[in-house]
Amino acid sequence: MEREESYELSHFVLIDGNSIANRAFYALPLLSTSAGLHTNAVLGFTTMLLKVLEEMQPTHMLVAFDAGKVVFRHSEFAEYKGGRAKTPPELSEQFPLIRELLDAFSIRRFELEGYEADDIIGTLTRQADESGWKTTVITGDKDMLQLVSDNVSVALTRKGVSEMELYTPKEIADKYGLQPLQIIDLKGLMGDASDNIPGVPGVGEKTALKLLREYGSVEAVLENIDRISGKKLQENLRENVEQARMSKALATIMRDAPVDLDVEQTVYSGYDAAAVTEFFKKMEFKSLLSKVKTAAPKDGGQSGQERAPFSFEVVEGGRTDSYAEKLTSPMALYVEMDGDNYHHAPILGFGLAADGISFYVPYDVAVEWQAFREWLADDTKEKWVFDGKRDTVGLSWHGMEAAGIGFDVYLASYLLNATESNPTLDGVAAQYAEVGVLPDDEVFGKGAKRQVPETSVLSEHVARKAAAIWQSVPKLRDELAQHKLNELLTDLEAPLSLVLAAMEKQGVKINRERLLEMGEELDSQLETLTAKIHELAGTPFNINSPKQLGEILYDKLDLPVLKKTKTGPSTSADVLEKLAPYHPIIGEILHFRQLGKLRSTYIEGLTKEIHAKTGKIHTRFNQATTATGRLSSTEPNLQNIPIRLEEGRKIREAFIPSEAGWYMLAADYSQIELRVLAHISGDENLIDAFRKGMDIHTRTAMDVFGVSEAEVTPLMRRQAKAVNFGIVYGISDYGLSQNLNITRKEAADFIERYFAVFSGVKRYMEEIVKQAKQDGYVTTLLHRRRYLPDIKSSNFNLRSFAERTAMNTPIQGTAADIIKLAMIRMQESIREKGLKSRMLLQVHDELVFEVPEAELAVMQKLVPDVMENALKLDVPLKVDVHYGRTWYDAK
DNA sequence: CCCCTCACG
DNA sequence: ACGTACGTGAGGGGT
Repeated sequence: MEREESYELSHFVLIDGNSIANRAFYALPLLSTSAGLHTNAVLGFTTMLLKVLEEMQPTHMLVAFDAGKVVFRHSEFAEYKGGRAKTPPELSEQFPLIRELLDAFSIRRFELEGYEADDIIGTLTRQADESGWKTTVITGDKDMLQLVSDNVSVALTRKGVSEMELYTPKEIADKYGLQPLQIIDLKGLMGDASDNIPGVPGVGEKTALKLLREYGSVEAVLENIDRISGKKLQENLRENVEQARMSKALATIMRDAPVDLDVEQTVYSGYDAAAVTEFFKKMEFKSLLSKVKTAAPKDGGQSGQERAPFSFEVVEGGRTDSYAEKLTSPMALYVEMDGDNYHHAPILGFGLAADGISFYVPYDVAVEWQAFREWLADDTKEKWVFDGKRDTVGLSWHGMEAAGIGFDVYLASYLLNATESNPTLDGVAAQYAEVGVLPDDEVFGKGAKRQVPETSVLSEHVARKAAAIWQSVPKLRDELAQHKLNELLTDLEAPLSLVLAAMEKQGVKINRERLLEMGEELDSQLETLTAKIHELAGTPFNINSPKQLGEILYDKLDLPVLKKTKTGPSTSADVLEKLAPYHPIIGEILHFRQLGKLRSTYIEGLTKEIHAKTGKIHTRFNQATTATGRLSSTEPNLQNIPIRLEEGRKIREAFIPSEAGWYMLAADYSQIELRVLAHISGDENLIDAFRKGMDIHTRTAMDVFGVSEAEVTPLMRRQAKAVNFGIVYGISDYGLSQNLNITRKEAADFIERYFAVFSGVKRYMEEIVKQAKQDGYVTTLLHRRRYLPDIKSSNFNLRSFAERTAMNTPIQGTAADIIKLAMIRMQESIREKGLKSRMLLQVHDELVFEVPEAELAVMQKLVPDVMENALKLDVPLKVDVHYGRTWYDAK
């Protein structure tokens, strides 16, 4: 049934706001902004909207919402919608945001006190239908299919909101064999659980459709009950005549609500790109920002992919002189490298930017350009950068020096939102700059497909990065000041990045032969173990495969399944330890695992990372990864070298000083987290214990078990230690019971007794959670901030997790602040005193140095002195120092 | 690319 | 009733 083309200029799109918001909310994971605002329903709504605008080209638009508590149907049927779960707060709080979204898009929204969105849409589609307008209704609610006519189509969202299925009378006939209005009869008979429409018991979709095809309507079915086949069905219908009529009434969408709105008031003529961009930035919809320019702009005309115009220059070899005066201060600098690992990556070129100018200097040009290299090394020329440590270390491998880093956008961005680990420049640009930057993956390609793009693409990309840095700095400075984070950046993270740069470049010397020897020893032991395990199993299999191992243990050997993972029975060490008494194979497997780990991760892994030029390992300390403020270490990770078991600890024998006759010196904080807890909780008992210099676990055991120091047994001390760990992690009886292998009841008992004695700790735990709920974030002593969007979640698991995080983060984060301060002071101290000793590694509560013999005495005193006085707390900090010929011997 | 497991604090 | 201890990174297996 083709309609006249010439009059098809109008297209009215009506959106069922509540239905789409609900769909989007349940289809998408619970996303939130760095400030803790939930946005998943908004994002889903936005995706749907962009799709509708692009595909349907509407000329008129309106979004209808439910309004008011008393819906007119309530008076007719009290239980109506009684079965519907209450709207969760995470969704309710998004409705105002969706209204903002629609305002940003200049789309008319409408609600009417006491009416549902259905009724508004029902009424408006009638009006539109009567005036012969082409109309499309967007909803997730199948009931709406009753509105379909020759003029009106209904698009039902599927799979959340990403796809839509369009229904015209033809599709309804094809799918159900019904006229659109008969959808009401269908609901009247089969009911709808989600709307608490009862329908007729025993009648589902199949039966309802069969009846309607034969009789046409609920009324006709009820008039002909006697002729209907099936005794039980007849009986059900007869007993529920009234309920069937009522159900049909409930399913009927009102078409004459007092909607005081003319369809002409819903004209849609495009959106204001600036308003939408601003809204997306607020919502942190970074991936959608690029689509704003693509969508039909309000000022008409251009569409397509082109980004906002960006102009830049490429500095060529022969013409460097004319650029010399453009090397100003301050200036944004970006060093582009080919690859993530800046200890190995070639440098491709430099991006430079300041007000109104932006240019690209290819590496070859930069090397020959004396004025540029001087500017780079001049610490009076201020540079604004993105990851100054990367630049510093990367350049130093190429014999170039960078100095005068005045602002690091990477670190600033991390401090503003530590939850989003490893800020990217494209992300920062989308949030803080006018100029757009493509993600590196899109420019270079990913994985095996990675390659350096052609020069024109590369140069623009790098120039854009520099421009984005330049434009972001003022806004980042403002935001840092608002959050009281300026000092943390300028006095801690920024200077630390240079300390870390020096440590990474210095590297730690490895005794390759020692690693090789250990590897050969492990090879032979593993061979023996493999043979033994295969014999005990009666068949060869891959011991490294949890799947195959599970089959051997639980199917073939029929051992009891104590714990399951998502994919099958667990074979983790804690489970295997419990199974050890059942079969001799278990002990061998545990041993195999232990040695296998040493071989693959440590012997082979570390050997691969020995730098060809230096014979050292140069890790990278990531300064912007963790949510708590700790560092992390990659390629290789030098913060998880074995120590707990003697066989693994031997790996540390391969970590040696880089100069003959020197020593390795290690200094670690004793109980730093519990001392921090004592300070921030103000617990008198805990403070007292530390001031008296007591063994904290023994003291805890004395207090919790009510015994004297002499009466504390090793078991009591072990349990007290676990309780202390639990306290720091944000204790739960379940977690403690797992750790100590005791019942939950016993664990709960321990916790209760602990809190009775350490009531200040208990008060702190309660207060910090309360404060986190109020502010949406927690902070460390130095104002480092972590947002906890889930702290108010209605989901028990998410909320509990956030609560434990609220308890743990100020403790772990403050301890991280302290050792970072100590590192900066330590580096200063070494320089001031003209010492040759070098700081090499940080392992969360430990610093590792290489020290000439002549400086051993000085360093043994200096290091703990600096570390213990890095920050003044209400309890003393204590540091233990050890030294030896290898890291292993520094114990 | 995800899952499991395990090394560290 | 819910089912986790906090924070990381790496290797091997399997899809």
